[in-house]
Amino acid sequence: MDLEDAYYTYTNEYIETVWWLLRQIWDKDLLYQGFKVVPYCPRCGTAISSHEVAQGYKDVTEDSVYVRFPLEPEAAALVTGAPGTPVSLAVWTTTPWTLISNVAAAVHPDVTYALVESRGERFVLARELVEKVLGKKAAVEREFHGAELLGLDYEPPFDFMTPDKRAHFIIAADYVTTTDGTGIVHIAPAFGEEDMRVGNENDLPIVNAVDAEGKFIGEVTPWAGVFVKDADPAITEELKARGLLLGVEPYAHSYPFCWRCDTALLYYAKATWYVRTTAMKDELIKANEDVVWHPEHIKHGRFGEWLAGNVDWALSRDRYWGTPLPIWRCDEGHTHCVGSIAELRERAAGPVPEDLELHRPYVDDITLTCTECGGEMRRAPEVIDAWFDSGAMPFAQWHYPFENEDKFRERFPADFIAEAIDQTRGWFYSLLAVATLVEGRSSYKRVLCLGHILDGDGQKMSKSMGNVVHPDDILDNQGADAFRWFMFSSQQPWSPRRFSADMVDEVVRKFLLTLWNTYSFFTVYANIDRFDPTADGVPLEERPLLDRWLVGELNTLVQTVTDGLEAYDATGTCRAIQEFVDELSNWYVRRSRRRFWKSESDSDKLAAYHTLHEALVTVAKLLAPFTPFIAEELYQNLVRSADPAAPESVHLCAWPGADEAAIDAGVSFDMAAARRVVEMGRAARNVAAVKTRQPLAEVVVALPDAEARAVERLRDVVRDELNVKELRVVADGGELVAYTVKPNLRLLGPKLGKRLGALQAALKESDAAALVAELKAEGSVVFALADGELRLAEEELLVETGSPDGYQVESEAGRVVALKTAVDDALREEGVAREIVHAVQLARKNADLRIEDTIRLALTVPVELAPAVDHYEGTIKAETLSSELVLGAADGDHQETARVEGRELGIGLTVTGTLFTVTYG
RNA sequence: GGGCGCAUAGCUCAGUCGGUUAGAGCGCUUCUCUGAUAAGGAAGAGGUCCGUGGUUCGAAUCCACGUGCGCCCA
Repeated sequence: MDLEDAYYTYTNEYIETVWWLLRQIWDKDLLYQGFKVVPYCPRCGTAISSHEVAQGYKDVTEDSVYVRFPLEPEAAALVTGAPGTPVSLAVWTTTPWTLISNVAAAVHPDVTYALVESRGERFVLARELVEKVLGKKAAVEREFHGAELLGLDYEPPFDFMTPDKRAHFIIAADYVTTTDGTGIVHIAPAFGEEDMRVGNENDLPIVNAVDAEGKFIGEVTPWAGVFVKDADPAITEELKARGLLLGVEPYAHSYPFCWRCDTALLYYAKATWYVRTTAMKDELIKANEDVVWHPEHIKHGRFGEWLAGNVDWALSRDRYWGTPLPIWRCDEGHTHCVGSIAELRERAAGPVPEDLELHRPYVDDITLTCTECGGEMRRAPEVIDAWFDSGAMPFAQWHYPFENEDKFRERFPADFIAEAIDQTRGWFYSLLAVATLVEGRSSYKRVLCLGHILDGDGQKMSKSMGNVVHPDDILDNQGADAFRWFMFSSQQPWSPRRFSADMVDEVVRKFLLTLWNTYSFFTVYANIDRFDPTADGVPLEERPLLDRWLVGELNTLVQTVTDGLEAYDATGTCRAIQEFVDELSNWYVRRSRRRFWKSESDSDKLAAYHTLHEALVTVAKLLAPFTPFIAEELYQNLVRSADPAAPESVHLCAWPGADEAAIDAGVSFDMAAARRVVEMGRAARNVAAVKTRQPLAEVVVALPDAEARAVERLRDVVRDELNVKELRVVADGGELVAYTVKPNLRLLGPKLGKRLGALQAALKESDAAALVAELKAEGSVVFALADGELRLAEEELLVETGSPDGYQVESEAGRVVALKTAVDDALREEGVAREIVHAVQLARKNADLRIEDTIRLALTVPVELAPAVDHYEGTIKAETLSSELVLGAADGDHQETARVEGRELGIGLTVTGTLFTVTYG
């Protein structure tokens, strides 16, 4: 964000561009004044914003009325086919007071209506509501489509008001339903948004018998000055007295009340300036087609449907603050839209101050001279909807077209915008609409539509509920990187997410600390060895397999991350990075520890340094967009400290490219196979309850051919991880294993259909070992089912292996790993030696020794453990950096005891020197 | 009231084209590894895949209806 050079919507420059945009729209004849029905609180005397209205809905029960609208004689004759028969429309309304302002009755053109006889009277209403409204005795005489009724005239229920246009006839409205009422809807455009819309569509007059305080005006003689809602009972009585009332029925519905004073809101027509976006509907829809949405469903779902149901943009606001509407008008009603400051000065009737301020009240002082009648033009008092300002941003931030045409052209339309889901009808629309009106296309190419952040219980965060998390607390306690990583990695940005500090803590532990520890492991040893990343390394093809594996995984990661970001898949990308860092730490570094640790500086060690360095640097670059601070820290220390010529910041580096040549699918496959065997072996150890420090004689594996070859190649890795002396690969784990045979449903489902059940029963009955043997010998087996023989090929059956014999076996999908669990004396001694080493290492750690400190080790060894110490003295000394090992009294600067094989071992340590001549830190 | 979206373990979430015993992390229990790590590994307990109905040999997955939550609109 360019906060140094931010734009402000209140500057003259910004406003001038907005005026220019409105002038473009004006010149296309898309700016007009009409009426808008707004929610209005009669007590407060003010319009209520939609946001405020939404807070005030309540479920109420009010009396609704069924009313007769008698058809004019010619209309009645058309309906009945017999002149002279009176017919009434049956009309239903929940607001009797609006009947005085009635101008039309609406039907749905596709609904079936009926002419009905009931108690000697004739009515027209929706066919399916006849019984509900008039009872079972009502007799249907004729049926019509709604469309056939259009244009029929009726007598208005009240005649206090005289319309200035044709009124009181039947029109079509697609929002008419047959769930309530009669299927014929009374239309009073002054008091309903839908009514206003269909009123405009049918060129109906706007009749308004109500003043700004919600009271009837003088023309309505019986109720003049009465608050409309209070007049409802009297109006109902009057209808009854005149024989127009068909019935009264309580009706429960949701109705808005003033959030401030709890008065029932009225919907009320106000003069309003509009942008005729409906005239541009096709262009808006087309512009949206060119936009890429994330998530995709919004494009044709919520947003697309909103565009398809487009209504004119109510542009003006009766407020004081805001961008003034640049429309001036004279007493004759001539209007002009000013498109620039220069034009304003040119047409002004009097002097315009040099430092003109375009806001009210100053702008209102300026009058123009009407070019048509020479009269004085004054500015229309309204300001514009702030959403128009928001949509004008791509133009107005550059003061286009008055300045910066090049910058505007270079940056329009934007590659990408992001806002939350609630902006579909706000900013997403205003940006699309303004640009489409003026430029004929959207001002953005792609949208990332964010979901909301909910509290830990999935409730919307709200200040009044007190369930908000303050971002500053998270930034202070967990950090910006942790916060960002959580946001990107937990779920896609567009899904609503639950949020709590605990969830961010987990990110810190699981990911950031793992990365940080890997990095600090590197720096500790790199400092000891004075590793120079800029010096020549070992060529990749000469590095050990583990290094080539890691570099391959790294380059795969680069590809995955690049593709993922291109596809706006933040979560998948984060997970890939997280997985890599986990493997880097818990497999590569763990397996490589000794390579860094060993004292000699050979090419193996150098290769390890270069490999780990390259991985960390690349990860830093990949992380730069996600966790900018830790990425920068890594980069500065790993790259810049050694190479001042490198780019100044990780954020100024080129995005890494994947080196496909470094990706060796074979190596990846081999490592995956080896790790799978290690995993199974560890599981076997756990089941057999033999700890890993206890060496075992052998592990026997039976694997698919390719994996078997892989494990042979990585034999040492597997032996080391599992702490076994030998690894034996056998072609067939058969004799070590019990079988289960299952049908391959993917193949047999389509083939057998309902016979599958019979086959499954037969399999349950059969001897699995015999089936396997038969399969091996014949390549197929035959089952005798109730409806005939069934021959199945090998691939149509799945063979699973079960329990072992003498060995501890783990098996899964065609793989068997058998661990020989017997421990002889030699193995036991070696195990004891490792236990002792472990105990001494713990003592070193407890004594706060540095990794490279050498010691004099004194041990008090119980007799049962003595042979192990005797045989493995060299190993113990080497592993614990003991320059000297003395038996007897466990004396020294640090003393402690440990339990090995249930016996007490006394340990005494004294630092004698350091392994390295170089000191650091 | 309408539209759009979501609903899987106590919690946060994966789950490909409809397929075999529905997975991961956190938390819990037990064990284990370790001189980089606040870490790692194994096992266990924990599931009405929101509900009902339908399609299918087979549904967490497809369809319909309903419920709850979020957003937008009324």
